[in-house]
Amino acid sequence: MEPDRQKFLAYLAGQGLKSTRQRDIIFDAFRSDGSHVSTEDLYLKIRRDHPGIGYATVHRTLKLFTECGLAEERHFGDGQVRYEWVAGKEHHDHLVCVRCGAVSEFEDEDIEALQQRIARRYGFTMTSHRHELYGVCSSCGGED
Amino acid sequence: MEPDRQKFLAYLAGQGLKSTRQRDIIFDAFRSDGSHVSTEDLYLKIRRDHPGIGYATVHRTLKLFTECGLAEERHFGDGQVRYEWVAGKEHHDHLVCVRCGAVSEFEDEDIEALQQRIARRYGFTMTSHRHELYGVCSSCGGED
DNA sequence: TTTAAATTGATATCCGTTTTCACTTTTGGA
DNA sequence: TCCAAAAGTGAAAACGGATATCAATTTAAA
Ligand SMILES: [Mn+2]
Ligand SMILES: [Mn+2]
Ligand SMILES: [Zn+2]
Ligand SMILES: [Zn+2]
Repeated sequence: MEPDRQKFLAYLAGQGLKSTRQRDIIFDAFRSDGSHVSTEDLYLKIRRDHPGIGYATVHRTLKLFTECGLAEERHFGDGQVRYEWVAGKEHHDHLVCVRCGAVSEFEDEDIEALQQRIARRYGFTMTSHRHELYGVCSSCGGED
Repeated sequence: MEPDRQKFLAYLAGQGLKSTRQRDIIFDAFRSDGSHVSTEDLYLKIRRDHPGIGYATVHRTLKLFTECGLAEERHFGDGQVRYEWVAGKEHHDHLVCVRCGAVSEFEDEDIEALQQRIARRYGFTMTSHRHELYGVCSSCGGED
């Protein structure tokens, strides 16, 4: 079995939670399209093939993915939480197009190191960070 | 007259808006304590001396300050918008203590330059960015 | 199979933000 | 100074995404 699914099932078992048909469906749907989707996004996508699955269940299941480390929440300032499948991905930060909403990813170890140095200078034990660049992407015409 | 107030009055005039007693009061209160306050924070503070001023007016006036560039919105992930008086301050980013909520400020021109380089590499016209370090501040005991 | 515990999905509730609207205030011209 | 048009105010309602509720259903261990 794939290690991601394994991890999810292990988390459920460890918490005394149950494996269900809905959770399997949501797992598959999210894993195959887990790039910065909102609960609404994923709910609407799933509903096409599985009309019975409720919004609340999608919401709760995304929280479960987050709790067990398979997913992370993203907040890009448009007032809704987005979720990203992070299993097997390196840490990265984001560029967000303010015109079309496209999200790109970047990683820069120099910045990461500088951040750590700043935290240390402030006697700060850094547990996480958020770094987002907002602007106009190339296909939205950064030239005009 | 102070240039900040001047700027505000000029903005109002330019937009066909009016100068009011309430806006003056909110201007003074916010300018003298405009460090990452929520609308609620400022409303409660103002209400002590001016019980007649409504939450909606505080909200609308903070938006005006933001529109004219005297203030900026901050989103530190606790679900409420905070406002900061930025007139006369240099650009900076933030360290946020996840335990006590304290906010410190930092600026690092190396990071700023690296950011610009990344944006350029992606053909991205960067208009703003958000960079926050989350963790435990020194007085909350990063040692335990 | 039995049964206790967890899950589900429709719906209600929460809570910060924003809008509404009847009344008041500002402001520029008469 | 007075007037009228336009904007502002504050209490309350509406909004919207996230979360909680609860009766019915499903899971899984015995
Ligand atoms: Mn990402
Ligand atoms: Mn600041
Ligand atoms: Zn774009
Ligand atoms: Zn602290």
